[in-house]
Amino acid sequence: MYSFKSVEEKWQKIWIQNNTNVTPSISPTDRDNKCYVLEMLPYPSGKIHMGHVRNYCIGDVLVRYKKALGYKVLHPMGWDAFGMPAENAAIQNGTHPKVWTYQNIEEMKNTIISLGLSYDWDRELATCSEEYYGHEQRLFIEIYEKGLVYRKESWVNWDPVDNTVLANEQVIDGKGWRSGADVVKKQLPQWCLRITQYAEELLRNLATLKSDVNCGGWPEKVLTMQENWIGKSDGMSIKFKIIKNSNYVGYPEDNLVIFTTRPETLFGASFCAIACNHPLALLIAQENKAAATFISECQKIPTTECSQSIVEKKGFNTGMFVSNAINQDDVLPIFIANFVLMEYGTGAIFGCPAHDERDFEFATKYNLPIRSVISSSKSDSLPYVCTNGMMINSGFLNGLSVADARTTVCNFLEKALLGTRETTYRLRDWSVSRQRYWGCPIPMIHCKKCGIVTVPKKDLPIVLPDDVDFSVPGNPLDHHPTWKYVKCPYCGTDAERETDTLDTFFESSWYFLRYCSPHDDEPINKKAIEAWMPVDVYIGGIEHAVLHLLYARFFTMVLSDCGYINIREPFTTLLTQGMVCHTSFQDDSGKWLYPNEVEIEKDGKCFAVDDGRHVTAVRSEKMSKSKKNLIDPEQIISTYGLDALRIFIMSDTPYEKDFDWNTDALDGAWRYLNKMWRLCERINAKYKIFTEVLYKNDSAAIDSSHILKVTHCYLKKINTAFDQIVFHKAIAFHRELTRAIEGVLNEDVPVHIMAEVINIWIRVFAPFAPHFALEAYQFLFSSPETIDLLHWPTLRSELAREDTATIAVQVNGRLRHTFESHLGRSDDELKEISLSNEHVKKFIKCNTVKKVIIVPDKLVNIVTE
RNA sequence: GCGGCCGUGGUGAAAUUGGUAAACACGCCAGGUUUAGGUCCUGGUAGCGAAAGCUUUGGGGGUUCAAGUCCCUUCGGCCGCACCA
Repeated sequence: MYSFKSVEEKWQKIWIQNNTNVTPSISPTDRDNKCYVLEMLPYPSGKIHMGHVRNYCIGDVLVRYKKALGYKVLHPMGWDAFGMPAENAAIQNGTHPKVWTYQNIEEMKNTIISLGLSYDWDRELATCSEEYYGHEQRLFIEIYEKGLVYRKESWVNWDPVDNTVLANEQVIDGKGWRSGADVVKKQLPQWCLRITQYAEELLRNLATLKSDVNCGGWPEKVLTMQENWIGKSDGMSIKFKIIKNSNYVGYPEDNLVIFTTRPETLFGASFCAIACNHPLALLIAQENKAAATFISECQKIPTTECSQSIVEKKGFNTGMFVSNAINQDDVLPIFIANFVLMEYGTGAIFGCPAHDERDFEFATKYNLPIRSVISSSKSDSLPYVCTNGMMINSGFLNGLSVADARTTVCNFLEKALLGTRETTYRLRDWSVSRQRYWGCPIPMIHCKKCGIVTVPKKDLPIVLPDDVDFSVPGNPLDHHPTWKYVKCPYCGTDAERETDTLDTFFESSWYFLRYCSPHDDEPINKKAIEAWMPVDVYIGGIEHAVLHLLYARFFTMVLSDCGYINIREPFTTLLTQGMVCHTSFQDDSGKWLYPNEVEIEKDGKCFAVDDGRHVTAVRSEKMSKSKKNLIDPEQIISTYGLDALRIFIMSDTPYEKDFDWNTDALDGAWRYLNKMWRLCERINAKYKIFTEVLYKNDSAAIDSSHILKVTHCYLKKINTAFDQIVFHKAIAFHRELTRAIEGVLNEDVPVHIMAEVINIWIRVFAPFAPHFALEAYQFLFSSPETIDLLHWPTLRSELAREDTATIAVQVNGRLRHTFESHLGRSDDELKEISLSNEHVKKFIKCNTVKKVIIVPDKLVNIVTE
């Protein structure tokens, strides 16, 4: 009987004794032989959940495979330890964020260790440690000195529940990503990072991350999401001359500059519109009360509705006019409009109602002309927004295609100095200020005399004070009695520290670099980076497709420009794993029940275990505390063992898909281990212990015994599955191999053949069930010393070739017959065998054979009249 | 609205990338074993049909000797973005 408890404990002890998981040191010549596998670092919420387990199992299987192949592997783990939950816990139960966080880390670390995962704990880091964030402050200053950090008084997304500013990426459907509260607009001075300066490279490099056939790269989906997020569009900035009529207000520019991606539709323009906070709008508002009222009305609209574009389009006619850049005689009214965004383009547009839905809606409402300038054979309904068609009503553009008209008009306007071709991006600069305590203090000082200055590097780290008061709402650093009061390091006068802390995405933007030299005095050690980076395989959830993954790429470029590192992209291959789901249960009063509180009968009806009341199986959804549809990993491990859990979680469902928890299938994994162990016992009973015979892997020993061939055929398939990272297929092949071995156990297979077969059988299973495999290996083989790692078996490709094939015989494309044939049979032979088969003849009937298609070693298709 | 992904047995899924659809597993059915057990072993399991055989990869059409795979169309689901000019 296989006893997983003692076996798992035994091998974990040996791994610790042997320092099995300590990262090997490497030299530059090892680069082709290194592998950096990383799972996204967890937030220390206190408990490991199944999502973590799935994430880490994928990484661990990969690591063990790579190590078995002889790669030098870096596989670290750490904690994304700053952030709001710690602060919320402090507010709710009075536990200090630091205490709360480190307690959680302790607890989670113990669980992860008990999972037997191959992490090098010497490299563990917590982003909330003074050491880590001190280095981070140093990086911040360097980035600042590089001119990539600036301060901006700006409208921000304010989360009224969390009392903090949110980045655009943290606003989902107009609600705070964490609190779910409706986000409101508020003006605050913010620290911003110039990510937009890297928009082009961030976009361009996406092409280099595309996955080749079976060869790493990033999922197409993530690339698309990043591409859309960056949102590049090519267009033109065009000057519209402002007409100085009676409504004119003094504006420093003669022209209103608008941005458009459709310059060819200029002849169809019937108005211009500017954003509420456009400089011209603000000027007008100073003199015009109605305009001021309109603007403040617009700003009252909650971001929720704004961003969902459900707000009715409204405009304020300023009474001012511009002349159309393409035709001075064409005069267009200027509106202030609620649908024009200051943040995009120039904050001003021209409206061409015939060919833009928004402009159409606006023009209809305010009775503005709707002039069609593109004729299409496909549709004559307006607005017509496609770019197929021919230009009409457009002066010198008439008769041109849309594309040609665009080129022509751009050339014309540039020549006339009325416009410049321009590229804009949807991507905004990254606002990193947070009005929170539990984060990395921004190392800046506000001095009345010197202005805003950086903290000298010798004064780093700026340490968070421990004595903070959470009873007052707002930022505890801001109302701390002493912390923020300092002397200016440059002039010595009274000054104040910056009390904003950094967005926690800052920490996760460079931790993978720190892992390469976690104890170095410098934040980043260039030699270590050259050795280990980039991360070869990065594994995590798709929810970070645009947040973390974009920032980390940006940081890599920035730190490369600062001279810290020598690469531009941090993650070569990205694996995004699906969620772990489970049915959620609800009783008739709406209360959620844990799975173990529910009894499911054969007909699918559910009842509560305690009082038998009726329970509804709602649906299978992501495991979550609120829905109580949780399975506790620790409980599963104590009942089934680690290896069974690993096999179960890697079987059946591809890692990128959502995984439905299924206790029956977990039983199946457990049964498989036991079946394997019984097989080991039978093998041992028959063959005793396999000795050196197996190591004599010379050519003389080549034997084409059937089982050996079968085994090498499976090894080949399993190798491919591992290389392509489709683990569930590797397990399926392994099960087939197991069955094949069972089948020959009553035959007289020579001992050296069996030794080779079993050797392969156990070794390829080790990444999935490392404890089991080592135990089985030790049980069946005399090994010279204590082993802690099984090397990958060598494929003998001359054996992995089938020498017969099943030939399919089709008549008119439908399968009628199959026969076994040796490989390499000639077309004529195959044809003759097929045509002479009685069964096949029946289907040819008396029709004449028109032609015969032959796919060598595979198929014959007889085509009749 | 725009963009992307995906529809295969009762279920999770395979299919060497255009060449024998449903490997492997879960579940279910039948049979067997003195089976303490979350057992184990053998066989069956896409549908229809007594069988020969016919039908079958959401629906319809097309290309091809051959389509789950390619093209068009339609329906359904999931995800992302959402007044981005």
